[in-house]
Amino acid sequence: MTDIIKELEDRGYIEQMTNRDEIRELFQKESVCFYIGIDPTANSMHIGHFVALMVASRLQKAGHKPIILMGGGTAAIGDPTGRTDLRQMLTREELDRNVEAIKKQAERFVSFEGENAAIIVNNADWLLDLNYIEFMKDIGSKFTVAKMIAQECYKNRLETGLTFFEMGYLLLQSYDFLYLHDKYNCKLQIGGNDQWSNILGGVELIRKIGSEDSYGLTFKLLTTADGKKMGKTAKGALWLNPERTSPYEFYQYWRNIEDTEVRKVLNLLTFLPDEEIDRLASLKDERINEAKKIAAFEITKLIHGEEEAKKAESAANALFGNGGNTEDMPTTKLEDINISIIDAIVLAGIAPSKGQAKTLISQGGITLNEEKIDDISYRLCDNDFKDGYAILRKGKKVFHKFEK
RNA sequence: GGGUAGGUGGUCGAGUGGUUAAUGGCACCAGACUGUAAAUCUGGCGACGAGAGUCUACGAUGGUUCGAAUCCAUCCCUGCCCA
Repeated sequence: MTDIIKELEDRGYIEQMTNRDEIRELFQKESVCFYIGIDPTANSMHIGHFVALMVASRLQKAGHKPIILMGGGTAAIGDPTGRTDLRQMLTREELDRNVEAIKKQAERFVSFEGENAAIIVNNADWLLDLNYIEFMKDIGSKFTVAKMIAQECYKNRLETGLTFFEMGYLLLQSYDFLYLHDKYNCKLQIGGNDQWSNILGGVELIRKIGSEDSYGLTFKLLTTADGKKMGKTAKGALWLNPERTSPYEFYQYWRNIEDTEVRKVLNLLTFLPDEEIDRLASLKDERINEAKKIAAFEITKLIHGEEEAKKAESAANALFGNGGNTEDMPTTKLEDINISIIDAIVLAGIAPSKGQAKTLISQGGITLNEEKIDDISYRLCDNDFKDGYAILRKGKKVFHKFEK
């Protein structure tokens, strides 16, 4: 089998491993079952999960078997790692809905057919019925408090109030690994680097119970050059669900990344061959835009499919370059075209309130059909709909089409 | 259980009776410059209203006052120290 671990390393995915050489050898020797946990705290994944899916996908392509663990049970607690406050809790129903939505998204990355078909499990299925006394006796006794609170990730919480409830998270996640290890012969847990301590917990638990064949691997988290989490937009996170973040917006996010991020993004979020990435990432100055276009297209294709990616691309070309068309722009059909420019801006979702719409106009940030609007009380009229539509633009990059 | 310090806008954090929709940093939006980049500079950043202005907001609920984020009472939550 291919040396997939080495490949992932070369590509820059891997941050830490419990035992590099053993893992590498194992993955070349046999088809390994591994798992990745995803918390269903929202009805869509965001790009924070993207790298995880890429790694899972690559491992599966190399012949290994993925388990996608939906944290339906643990999400009820909330992972305290790195958080400064107690996470908001969700009801069972909300969680179940989220699990379904996320399943669909994961299907783009891993195959559920064939010899090493992926499976999806939900830890609510085994965690919710746990008996507390037995759990504490069998699992709780394997952890020491001193070791737990010594962990960096709990340090912050220790000062601001870490509850026992949250401490239980480590035990539960560790138990998940043990459960999957016993039931599916799952040998590796992968996760973002912030999960390192939780993953180690599972590995150690399995060791203490008596098996030596469990490993952990963490991959790099997507961050910007200044160390912040990548994927924040004006509207919050960059979601993978097209209802929450349109493919066009999604495309634009990657089209507009900083020069210094190009290589990392291509490496981690596309399947392009290394040589191609090398070529693209070394383009200088203005020419690096070519690399950004390709990155945006490839990444959008992975998440939304080729058709949507093409649409987003041609919409972008229409707006920023020559040719193309306006077909794929976010569009609103107007019942009554005689509305004020302010209402139109709010209606299009370009600004969240009328006050902000006014601010935008007075600052010269609003353009209608390539003409700057400087009159707050402007109303749309027939003349604005030359070919049956009007193009409203905010700043340089945000467009919206109105059809009559 | 006792003592003590706190809970402010997306976030961090000032403010301790009126000029406070609330200083400042970060984040975010727009303008200029550019390459749909970065950096920099400028403006903006609760809602409604054309505007004067009105409403909502400083943990919760009541109260004092012409007037409260600021004072009082009760409650909820959190840190720290002691048991």
